[in-house]
Amino acid sequence: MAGRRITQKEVAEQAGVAQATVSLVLNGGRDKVAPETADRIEAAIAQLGYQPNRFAQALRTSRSHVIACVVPDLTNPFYPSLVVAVQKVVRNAGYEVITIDTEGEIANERQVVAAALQGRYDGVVGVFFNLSARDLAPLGKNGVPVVRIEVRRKSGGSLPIDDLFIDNQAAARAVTTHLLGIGHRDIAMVAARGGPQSVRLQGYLDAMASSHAEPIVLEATHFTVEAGSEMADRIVASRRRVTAVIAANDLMAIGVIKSLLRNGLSVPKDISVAGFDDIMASALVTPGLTTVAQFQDRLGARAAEKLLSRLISRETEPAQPEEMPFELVIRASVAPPPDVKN
Amino acid sequence: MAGRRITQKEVAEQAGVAQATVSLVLNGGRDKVAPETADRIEAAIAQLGYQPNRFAQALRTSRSHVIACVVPDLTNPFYPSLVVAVQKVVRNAGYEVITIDTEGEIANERQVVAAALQGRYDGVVGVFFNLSARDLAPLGKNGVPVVRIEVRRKSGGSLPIDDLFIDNQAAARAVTTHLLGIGHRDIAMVAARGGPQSVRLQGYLDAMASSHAEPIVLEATHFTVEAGSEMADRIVASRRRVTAVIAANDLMAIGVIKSLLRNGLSVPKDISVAGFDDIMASALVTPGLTTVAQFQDRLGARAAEKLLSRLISRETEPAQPEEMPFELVIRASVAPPPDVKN
DNA sequence: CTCCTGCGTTGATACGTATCAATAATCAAT
DNA sequence: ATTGATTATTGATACGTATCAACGCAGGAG
Repeated sequence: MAGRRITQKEVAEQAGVAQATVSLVLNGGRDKVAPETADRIEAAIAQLGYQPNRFAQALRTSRSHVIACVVPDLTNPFYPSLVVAVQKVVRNAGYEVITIDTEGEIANERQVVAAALQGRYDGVVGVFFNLSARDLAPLGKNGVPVVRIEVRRKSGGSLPIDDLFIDNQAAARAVTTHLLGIGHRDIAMVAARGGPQSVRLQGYLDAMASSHAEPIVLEATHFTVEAGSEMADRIVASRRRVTAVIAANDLMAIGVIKSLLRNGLSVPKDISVAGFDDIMASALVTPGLTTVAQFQDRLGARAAEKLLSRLISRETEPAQPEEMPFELVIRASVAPPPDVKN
Repeated sequence: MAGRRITQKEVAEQAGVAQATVSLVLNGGRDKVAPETADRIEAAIAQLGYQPNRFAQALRTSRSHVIACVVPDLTNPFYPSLVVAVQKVVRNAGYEVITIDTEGEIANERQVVAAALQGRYDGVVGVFFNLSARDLAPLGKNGVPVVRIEVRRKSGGSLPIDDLFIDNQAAARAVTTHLLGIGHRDIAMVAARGGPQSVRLQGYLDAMASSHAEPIVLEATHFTVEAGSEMADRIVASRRRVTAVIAANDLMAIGVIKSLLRNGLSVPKDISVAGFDDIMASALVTPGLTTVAQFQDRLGARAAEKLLSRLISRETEPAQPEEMPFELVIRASVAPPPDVKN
């Protein structure tokens, strides 16, 4: 009962003025209106505790003040920090965030696009595993800005799709080169389909080729700890000589470590292990996991800023891909290979 | 350009009927309308690809089809699984979820209540650290159902506030009793203010008292890994005899382990460590962390179900607190104390 | 043949806002 | 003193939907 909503009409009555004038004042037309009238209206607003009705606004302006934040897997610790960063930036600008976990499924990604085309979201930011620039094009055409977080340099074409990317190929080269540099030659890569994994695989292959080392690639079906363990089991069972394993992300890398330890091997004395993402758990496992930090918080914040500036300026200029830094984080899971050590 | 929205009016024209009739068909009044008319309308809907405008619906019905999911810290791995579970359940019923990270701040929790009172959310589910049933009462009065996830049995009073709780006091007793059972007497608890921590502390105190063991309590300011490490440092520095440490959550427990290892102690040989929550990292650290699983996914799913049934039935009956199970998960971080062992 | 009943359909309206065209008021210029 | 230009305010309208009162029409009872 207590919560009767106050409308502009009531504010107008209280201030002895027309509803249209209240609207004028609220929409920044403060200079279009006589100062004393504005004061009276603002007093009434404060007194009555008026709050605009978002749905009426949305209906009238076709702007929802909601943005969609799309991630493939919220339970992968990489993404929550990204989401939180986006929310923090965007909240101050009066936008709400709907977080959508697509589970990496193309159908769910499509659903986001459809909802955005219905006008449910003013903007979209996030990671699309399956959808290409072409699939997102309708959004750009209909004035819904999109900021994609990508795993390699990509051109959004002539559409208002901003790309923010981390050069994962270079990151993978850096990891591989580091291992090669301390003497490893028999380096295996545990990869997986989709997402950044294939790009990382490419970087690994590049680096191996540069050093004329023979690549060893194992392809998992998921990005999970379990998948990593399974691949490591396979490596051990193959009895092939391997002195280092690079996993396509930290979850898998941790799985690899678990498996190796279970098999009686020492990490890093017998085998070194490295991953990607620098999720929190990576600093906590024993041994600490060598990995590539991607600074999810900065990434999310920057993405949100780019989206906001599009939303405010209504600009529809062609996109400009922007690169974000990565950083090799050396921890205890990597050491020179046994033979060199002795 | 392509994305012109289709309205009921256009569907009506296509079907040679009035807009009101289209609305009738869509709102389940299928039996209020001649079958052939309904068919014609549904054909038109399909052909034109009509999708209702949520904002117009919301304005008209004052139901937003959005629910708020409130958590204190999305980067604490405990919560994403909860959120994901909520989303999955609720999505099928045609609701969207706005996830709100309150950072444990009372101001942010209040903001959620205010937004809900504005009609922005049809329901609220989540974890409130600071707000009491009284603070949430206005929601109940205004027909916004609330499902609280609580850390102990609580009565929502006569309000339509459903409580879902895990008896954390019993959980803490279970952990403490387990440690006592294998011979520990000098058990310290690393607690913190707010949230479930104080309840867990109480359970620990209960169990210690039952065994006439003297409690040792350290209070941290945050729930993080760093806070845990700091407290463990303090224990080591105090040179007080401690054979086991219970931390108020897994993040802190992991911090404790890290610190102990850094200080040259062995876990669990010198000191056992236990935590709460069973986050993913707990299974991954070395040694594996003994903890209390709370089954976040089931918790989230159940909470969402309760909320949905309130939303559908529009029922406003008094609430019924419902208990959810916990389970002690024994891992390698706990062993009998040194003296007993020898 | 008239009157009533019930069914299927529709016109009108309101939700709360933003915006545009129009009015009223003020003042400078002729 | 009349006109024109400028400013401040307002009435009217539309956004897309749900809902309610009203309407037309068929068929059965009288």
